[in-house]
Order: sequence, then structure tokens, then C-alpha cells
Amino acid sequence: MLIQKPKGTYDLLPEKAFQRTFIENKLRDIFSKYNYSEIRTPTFEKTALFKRGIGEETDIVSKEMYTFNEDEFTLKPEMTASVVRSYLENSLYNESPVQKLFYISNMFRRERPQAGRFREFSQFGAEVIGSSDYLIDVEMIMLGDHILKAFGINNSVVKINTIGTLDERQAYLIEFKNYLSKYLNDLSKDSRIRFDKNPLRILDTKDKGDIEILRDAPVLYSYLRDETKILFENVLTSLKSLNINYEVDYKLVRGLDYYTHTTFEFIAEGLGSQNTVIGGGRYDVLVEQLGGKPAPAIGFAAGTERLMMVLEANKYEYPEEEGIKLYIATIGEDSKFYAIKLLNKLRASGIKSETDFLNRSIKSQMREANKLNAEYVIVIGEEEMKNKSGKLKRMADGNEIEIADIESLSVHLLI
RNA sequence: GCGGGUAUAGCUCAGCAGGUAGAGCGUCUGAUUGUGGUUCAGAAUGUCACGGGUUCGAGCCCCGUUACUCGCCCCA
Repeated sequence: MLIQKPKGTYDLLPEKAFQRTFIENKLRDIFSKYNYSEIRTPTFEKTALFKRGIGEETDIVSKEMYTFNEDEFTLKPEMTASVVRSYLENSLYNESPVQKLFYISNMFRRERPQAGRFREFSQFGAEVIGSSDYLIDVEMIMLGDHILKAFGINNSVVKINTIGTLDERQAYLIEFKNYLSKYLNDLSKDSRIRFDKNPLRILDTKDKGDIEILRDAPVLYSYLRDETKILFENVLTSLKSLNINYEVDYKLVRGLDYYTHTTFEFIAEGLGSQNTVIGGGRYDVLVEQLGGKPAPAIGFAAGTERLMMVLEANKYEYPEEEGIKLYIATIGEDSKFYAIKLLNKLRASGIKSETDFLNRSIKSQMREANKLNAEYVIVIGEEEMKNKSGKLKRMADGNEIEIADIESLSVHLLI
């Protein structure tokens, strides 16, 4: 039996790998225009970082982490906690009071794989630490919008909400739980569990009975202070004037404990049921929670595979990988050695070139050259080696150019 | 953790009333002596997922296992 890849992982074969690299380069380019700098952190961290950063009761931490070495380490299931850890550990706040960072990296979660969801998957994202300006929220969403549009995705919607500060939520939750306690026996099993562990999450239940019960429940928004509401309204007004297509969704809560104020999700078509391509929000208390001097922050994360799936659905046209400039066809052992020396020169001067390594017939070598999309072919045999001259064939039209001196072949190819 | 679907050549799939396997694509070779793309000719490759059962005989029927896949939950 052949050994197979672990469940929920995948191989990126050359064609797809090329596309993936293209996407990553394009993302780097966009992030750079917004003045975000790349950050890379370890693939695994101390388990405690995620427990404290993301929240013990979240699904991610409670049942989806790849933990090893007696619970000491965990493969990172997301990046925000790591970025904040690195920010604190390296005192980045001393370099500049506002840090704008981005990342592209693989994450690991032990979930049942399905369309758009893997156990090892790639996320790219951005984090801004040090500013509570609502315009940073706006820039974040602008950036997400820009990225999707840069890939030709014009039909996405941003769902947006505010979940206020911890204090505001605390006040709300007392009333909310008070209300729910009357219906405790009618709630779904999931919601009953959340009632104690994470009551806010009950808001985005999918259970029909729960939704019915929630109809008359107190609304979080009305428990928010005026300044919180104004912050949110400012964000919305800005988005409107920027022509960004948003939709306020008061039930948008999100699953991670560290969120405060603005939360948002970009929804895209072509993803089946995993239709969130970008998700994010403010996390003004996380830095402090992880032991740092309090600093407001906001970020988003996006699924690279999901982005690629949307592109697939949209029939996005990736650029073709560049073909080779020259294929050297050879006849016999001597010419093969001659060819490899020639290749050494050509490649050194930046020419993408190739030759045969299977001792194949000229016909087969020509076929190979064609398959490799070679722009030119030159055949090296006795004659050519003796006279140091030959014919350079242009594959597109079959025309041949006389080459007086093979040694200076690159002159013809670099035009 | 729970539910559905699928499992035949590298890929996409066909196969039938149960008689030990096929197509297209791809790959490779050749169509006179050293020249591609089109065309033509030919070739290779399968323990028909695995284990058991029924049967004279199973890719096809039954049971189990595993893998993959889609959905629920949750998330990117």
C-alpha cells in the first residue's frame, strides 16, 4: 500500500503551485501599497498562547488544535495571537506607535475537511496594532475590498456589525441571559451549552426554534454607549462614501473571544457553504490579555484556498508560466556534453533553456521542445561542433536564422 | 462529534441478466538516413479500494473495513 497524504491536506502540483505563487505575489504587492510590512512567525507556538489569546471555550481551542509534546506546543490554528505575541516579545511598539503588519502562512485545524476547508490551509491577513481610529477600521475593510476586486471579484458583500466593549457586552449579557432563562428548556442543545460558556454565540444560531425565541430578545446594539455607536456609524458612513457594498448584520458575532467593536466578513459566491472568504474585526483587549501594555488593534484573515475557489468559479485567467527560450537538441554523446556547456553560459546570462536527458531521437526532442513552449530550437551535431555554426529555428513560424558563431548565441536570444 | 454520496488505466468516465475489462484525453514510439505543432499507425499501464460471503463463476449481489467526498456544527 502506498502511503497517502494526511486527511485534509493537499499537494500543489506545478500548475497550481504557479498560480498560488502568482496570487501570493499579487497580495504582497497590494499589502505593500497600503504600507503593510510582512511578518513571519513560527509554525508552532506554546499551547498557552492560543488558550489565552483565542479563548479556551472557542471551538478552535477546545477541539481543533494539533497539540504535541505533552500539550506544550500547538501548530498555529490562526495568526493573530502569534502576531501579537511577536509584537510584544520584540517590543515593536518602540519602533513605531502604530504597526501595520501582514502575513501569508499555513495554519492547522483538526476539523472534518469539506469544500473550502482543510486541516492544513493557508491564510493571508493584516493586523494593525496601536490605533483605535475608526479610519483604521475603514482602511482594513477598504483593503479587503481592494484585494477581492484586484482578483476580479466584484459581487462580494461585507457583512458588518459592532459588538461593543467588554463592559457593554457584560451589561447586555445579564439581560440577555435573564431573557433566555425563561426558554432554557426550549433552546437547542448547542445553545444550552453556549448559555454558560459563550452566550453571545447563541445570537447566530441556525436552529429555527432558537431563532423564534431570539425574535423578542434584547438587542445588543441598544446596550452600547453613544460613543461606541458613533464609532460604528462613522465607519458605515465612510464605507458608503467609498462605495463599498456593505450590509449591517446585528447577528454577526464571530467565534473568537478577542473581538470588540467592529466585526466584519466578506461573503463570496462559489464557495458552497464555506462562503466567508475574509473575516475580521477589532480586538482592543487582546494585547493586554497577552500581557502587554494595552493597545487597540484590528485585523482580518482570509482563506487562500477559498480565494482560489472563488477565482475558479469566476473562471479567473491566471498568467501562463513563461515558456523556455531555447531548446538544444543533440545527436550523440559529444554533442550532449557540448550542449550542457552551452547551457551553462546561456543560463548564466539569464536565458531559460533546456536540452534532452533521455537520448531521444531528434523527432522526439522537437516534440519535447514544442511541449515546453520553446521559442527557439537549435540542433547540435557533428557539423555544428566542427564549424561552431548552426541554424536557430524559431518555432512560431519555422523560420531559421544562420548562426555564424554558436558561442555568441545569446546575442540572438536576448533581443 | 453526527448525516449523505462515491471507490474501474496518469485523468474523465463507460461496463452488466453476474461469465475474470473498455473509450476519450494524456504519455511513449514510429511514418526512410539530423527537425515540432495537424494527421495517421502502433505501444504501455489496472491485484476493477481492501477483507469476507453467496455462486460452477462477481467489477457487477450481500456484509464489514478503509479511503475520498459533500453537508451539519464551527470557521478562513
